[in-house]
Amino acid sequence: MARRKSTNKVTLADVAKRAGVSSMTASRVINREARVSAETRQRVEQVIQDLNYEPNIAAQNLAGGKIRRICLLYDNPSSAYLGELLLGALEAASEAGAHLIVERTSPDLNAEELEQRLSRDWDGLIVPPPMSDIAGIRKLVAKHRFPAAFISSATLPGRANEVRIDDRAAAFEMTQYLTSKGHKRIGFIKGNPNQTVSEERLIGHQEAIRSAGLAPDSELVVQGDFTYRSGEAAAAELLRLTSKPTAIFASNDDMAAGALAAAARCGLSVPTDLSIVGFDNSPIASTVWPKLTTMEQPLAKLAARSVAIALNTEPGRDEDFETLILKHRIIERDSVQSPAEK
Amino acid sequence: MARRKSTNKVTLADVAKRAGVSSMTASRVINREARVSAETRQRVEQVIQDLNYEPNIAAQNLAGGKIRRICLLYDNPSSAYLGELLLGALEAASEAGAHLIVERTSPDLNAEELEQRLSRDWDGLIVPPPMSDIAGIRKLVAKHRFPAAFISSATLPGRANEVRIDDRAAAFEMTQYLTSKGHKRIGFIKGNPNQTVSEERLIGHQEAIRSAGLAPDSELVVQGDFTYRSGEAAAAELLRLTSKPTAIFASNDDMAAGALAAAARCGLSVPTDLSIVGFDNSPIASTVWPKLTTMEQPLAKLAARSVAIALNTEPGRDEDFETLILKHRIIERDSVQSPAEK
DNA sequence: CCTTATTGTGGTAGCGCTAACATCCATGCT
DNA sequence: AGCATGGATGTTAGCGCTACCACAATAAGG
Repeated sequence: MARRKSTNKVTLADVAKRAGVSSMTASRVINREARVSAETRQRVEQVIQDLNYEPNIAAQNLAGGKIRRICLLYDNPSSAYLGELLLGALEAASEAGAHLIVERTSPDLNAEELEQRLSRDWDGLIVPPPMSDIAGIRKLVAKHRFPAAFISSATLPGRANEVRIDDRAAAFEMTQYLTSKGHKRIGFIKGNPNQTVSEERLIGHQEAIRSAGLAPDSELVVQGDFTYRSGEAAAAELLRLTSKPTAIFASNDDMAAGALAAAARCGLSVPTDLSIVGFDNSPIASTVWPKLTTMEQPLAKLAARSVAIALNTEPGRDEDFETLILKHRIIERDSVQSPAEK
Repeated sequence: MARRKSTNKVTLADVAKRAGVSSMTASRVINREARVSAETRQRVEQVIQDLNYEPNIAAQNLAGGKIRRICLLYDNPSSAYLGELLLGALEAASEAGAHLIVERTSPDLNAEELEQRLSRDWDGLIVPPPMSDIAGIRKLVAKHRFPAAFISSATLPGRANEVRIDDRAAAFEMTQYLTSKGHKRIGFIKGNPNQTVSEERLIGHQEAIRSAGLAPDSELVVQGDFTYRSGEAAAAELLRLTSKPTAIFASNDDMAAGALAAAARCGLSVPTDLSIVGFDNSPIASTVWPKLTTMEQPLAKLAARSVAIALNTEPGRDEDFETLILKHRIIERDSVQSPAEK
């Protein structure tokens, strides 16, 4: 019996003894180090399973001499994004025994301040939108060769670690979904041109229009800037057309909600008179009525993978950047219907 | 020079040596234990300051043999609430050296499962709305005398730790704000009756009406249920009145956004023809156009305080419950204007 | 004045894990 | 056979802190 208040938990030593190896070997198995024979490894893993062993993170950190702190930047504490992002990042960090810290930055960030804290306070950095689109941050990270991951960023891949969905394919599928419902005149509201995703989504949409054998019509593509208000204005413009669209595809949910308002103002009811779809599956999509059919981005998973990538990136090396594309999916709700017969 | 990769950080031993005491005494100072003379304590604290010493949490946990895990329940990963809540909880937990874990539960929770995990997996529990209103959870917590804090919960204080704002006073102020702008007919959209805050907000509103010398009019109070759609319907009803209100006070932002939609449908423009205010300062309030004037709840702070309370509650004791009331504040945006002259 | 609390302080032994080095044992080579 | 070579494993020594006990010094009690 131990003298000290022994946490009756299973320890590495227990595992080692039961497997008939030294605790070092067991440790090597845990940490997936190379120099362990397949046979031994399997035996140890079996025991770990049997005993339901869980490593003590505090001890790992202490022995390893490092607690890794990864930082998640955010701009707006009440942004719709934040919750899911945090959820995913938190879980991934906790699983890896790292600490997640969150730091507020304005999109027009203070580069100097950020730079100072880069290696001093953090061991990794997660940059979600809209900051991920800011050249300043990317330059900073590149300059210091700092372990970082950018979520849904706009710039070309290959210069940094990126985690995102395939916006073009997603937009393609969304438009295809609309055409499959019988829509032939589909209005499209573009996103803010300062983000590449805007262009990507437009391209995907147009490809789908063509692939459905429909005639592209520039009249049906209107510029927005991702805000509710711009969506409302753009939709109003679309609905003034002599040959009105039967469906509107907004490049994000805020604009789709705006489009909803515009439809209401025109006395059109959704989805009977007009179908509307959004993009992102942000909270507003399921708040408004009718609830919006939209494209889901797996935000929590994006964040989780970003954490893992930042944690696994060797500082100082700027090759081997990863671009990870996660799966998207259409969330069908109540804002789409086949168009009425003319 | 140490053999091992010594983290060149200041350790407790350094502090102790510099202060001329044993590391045990230094440890006692850190942990605010009683048996230290005032003189020694002060000296050690001075050195801690000088050396900028920070305890190594991993080592504390290891030696202490306990990592405190506090759990934050949530129901919807993309809820507007979540981000801020998480932000506050995360910071407080990290500061206290505790681990924050998040767990999804449906409002119609599985009590059995929760019960099982109560003391096994967690050392503290934070229950935000809407779960904080569920009798089942409160009973469970009371039964096990489990360290927990309920955020903005509805039931009477004194039976559990509560952290909230003063909804009645907040509603009072909001209505007062409206009357101070010259509004005399103010429509009120009630919240879901299954939450006590709904009633509190109504009472605050009515008190303000009376205190402004206005005649209460039951016609102007309409039932909603906190959803966008209910807000839209309620506002439509209000706007059908022969003597229309010049302002509408919705008990939350989702309903206020719905009211905005109803106004649009009636051809009324906000705030010129009608003022609308919400409550909560949720993301939707600053998304819609015009942006909603609303009542801010300091969610992050509520969460942070909840964590601190859960961490400081001795398990097994059910006296000394705290009810902590945090400050609210009106966020003025673009949805309010003085009424037009009749 | 000597016993019995009480208070302040120090010494020691780990908490559970891993870095660094030491060993052992098959290989393959001259 | 004799000896490098290198892969698989074990041994040792802490990481920074606190639980536990020991002990001295003072205060209280008879």
